[in-house]
Amino acid sequence: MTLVQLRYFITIVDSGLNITVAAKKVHATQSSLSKQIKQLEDELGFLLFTRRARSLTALTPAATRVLEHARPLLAHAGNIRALSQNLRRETEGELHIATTHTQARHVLPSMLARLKRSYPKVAMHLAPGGDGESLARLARGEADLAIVSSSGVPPQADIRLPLFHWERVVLVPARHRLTRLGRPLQLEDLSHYPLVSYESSRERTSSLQRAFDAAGLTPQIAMTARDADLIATYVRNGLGIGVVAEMAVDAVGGDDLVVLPSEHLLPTCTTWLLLRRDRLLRDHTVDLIAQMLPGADARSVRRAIEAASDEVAPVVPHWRDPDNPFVRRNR
Amino acid sequence: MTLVQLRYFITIVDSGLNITVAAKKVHATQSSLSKQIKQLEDELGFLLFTRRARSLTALTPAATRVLEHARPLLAHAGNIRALSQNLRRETEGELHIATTHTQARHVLPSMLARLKRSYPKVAMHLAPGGDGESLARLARGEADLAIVSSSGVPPQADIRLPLFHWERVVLVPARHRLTRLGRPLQLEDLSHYPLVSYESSRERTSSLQRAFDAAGLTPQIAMTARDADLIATYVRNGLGIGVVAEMAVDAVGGDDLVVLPSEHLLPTCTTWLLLRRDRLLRDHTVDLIAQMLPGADARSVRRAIEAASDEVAPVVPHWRDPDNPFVRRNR
DNA sequence: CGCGTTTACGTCGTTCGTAACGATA
DNA sequence: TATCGTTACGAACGACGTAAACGCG
Repeated sequence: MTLVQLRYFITIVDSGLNITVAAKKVHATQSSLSKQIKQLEDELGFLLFTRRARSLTALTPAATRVLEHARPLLAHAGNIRALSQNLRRETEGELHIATTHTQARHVLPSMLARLKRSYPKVAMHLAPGGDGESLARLARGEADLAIVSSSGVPPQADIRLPLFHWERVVLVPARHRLTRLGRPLQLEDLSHYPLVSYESSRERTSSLQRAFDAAGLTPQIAMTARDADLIATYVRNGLGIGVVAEMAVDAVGGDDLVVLPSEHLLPTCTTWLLLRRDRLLRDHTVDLIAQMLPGADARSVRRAIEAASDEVAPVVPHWRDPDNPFVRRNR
Repeated sequence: MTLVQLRYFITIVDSGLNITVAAKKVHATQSSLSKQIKQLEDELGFLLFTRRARSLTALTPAATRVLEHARPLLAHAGNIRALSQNLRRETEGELHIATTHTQARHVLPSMLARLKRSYPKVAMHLAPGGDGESLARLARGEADLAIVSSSGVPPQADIRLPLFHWERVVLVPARHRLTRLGRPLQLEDLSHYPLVSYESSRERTSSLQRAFDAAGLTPQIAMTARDADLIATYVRNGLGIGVVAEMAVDAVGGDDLVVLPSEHLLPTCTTWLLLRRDRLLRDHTVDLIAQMLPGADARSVRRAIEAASDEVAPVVPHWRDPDNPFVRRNR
């Protein structure tokens, strides 16, 4: 049993039991992987895969139990390597972030740009997806960190750091009837119009749905999209009125749309930074996190992660546009 | 970085930074270990040991951090091997038990004999020591399980299974004045005589000391020893009166000693079986534990360990001599 | 016949143990 | 001088990639 054999094993599993694609991932030949797996099977005394003819069809029950130990084992090996790279001030590395389009488009750019200036050789990878998908990526170890939003209960993860609060805003065409209400917007007003919002708002448990439910109303979700640009476009074209994150407001620009505050209608959201307890972070990752948490430096971040506490930034700020930090909209 | 290198590294650390003795432990030559460590250091980019001339003097700070990951890493590797051996019904293996002399001499023999009949090829190793020492052995991974006793708070360990309760008894020479009291023994009676008991009773926090303290008395500990045989011998020779575990009574035998109950004077003790959460147990170890817990089978033991609950045997029995299960003394 | 796994084979790199060396107490 | 870590060297083992063989769909 070697670290290489276990890594091959896990890679094959994560490649859908396809040795060929696994071989490409680890930069080796199929032949090597096939042989190493056979050797591992010989040593363990049982088969890891059920094979039909010449293809792998499934994991054996024993293999799944091996997997439960092999994954944390390799995680520790990765931690030792990360430790080594941190100590030797290695400037190369990778950073995989799982997050939503909203964060990737409106929150992360300036932070990642700063990170890239500090660590030019670090390859950064953004994996867009829904909140649940991002959590799953983190859990599978495909991402080093996940950034997701929620209102109410915080998402489930080893380490949760609240980054900021934010509100949703309503987007209506200029000269829309709702711009001339002469009073604060009410949920009932919204219920009379088709809505264009994020995909997540389709879920029964979304905070938008729940807010309407609580008021005894039913929203008409006319269309959903992943990003505010698309939503704004469809609002312009008269498909309905938009509900987007305030972070996206400056990107939807133009005089033909009007932004109406809605924090009195929909619950405040919190954006969380999520980490795995079992992963040792590279210095560049810690620096990125310190940038995201105002008033935190690398040391306090490491301390907070060790303690697994949320107390890096005891008071969670509201969202501010890092490019226009003195402008405070929609309040 | 290989599993072998990490194992060599850990073995050297656990051998007091002596490569030569570490080499013997892993059945290899000093040369190999020295080379492998150097290679590991090259790959990590920093030294693991500080060297003075030609000897290892200390771990570097970085090495201690590597150690924190290397130990659980190798634990997982060991678990995979244990899994393999369980599945292939491997009958060979080792079993390291850290416990006190009392348990090893009076409680374990019949159980280990039964285990040996079921698994003749398993090599069993008893590491005698005080309760604290046994806990340390378990924590360092030198023992697969520890068996220790305490009254009051249970000992600190990942998994705690209470095995049985037991009382202490007082050992006096036949025709001793205390045998003719005509009333139950009191602590004050004991305080008038020099006591011969276990080494642990010397500690301020021992339950014997605390019982005397609570009564406003001070015991005269005349002599301590590790086992009841020795204690009985010294009692016979008039050095004092003995305080021993009831499990040892049948071994101190002879008409020249009288056993006086003392459960109304000293608190009841509980014997605990302690396990590490991160170690996967071999089948023979589970079988041994199942034997120790009356009414538990291997499956229920595994389930209890998974759940880390003490609920294998909801009601903890009092000690019974497995060779004379129907005799109930001192009650 | 393409796809994917397994097997065969020659080459290369690595690890092993023996043994000599250097340095210390 | 005994002990302990490092270095040198030859032998053996093992892993790698190329390439051919094999079974399905």
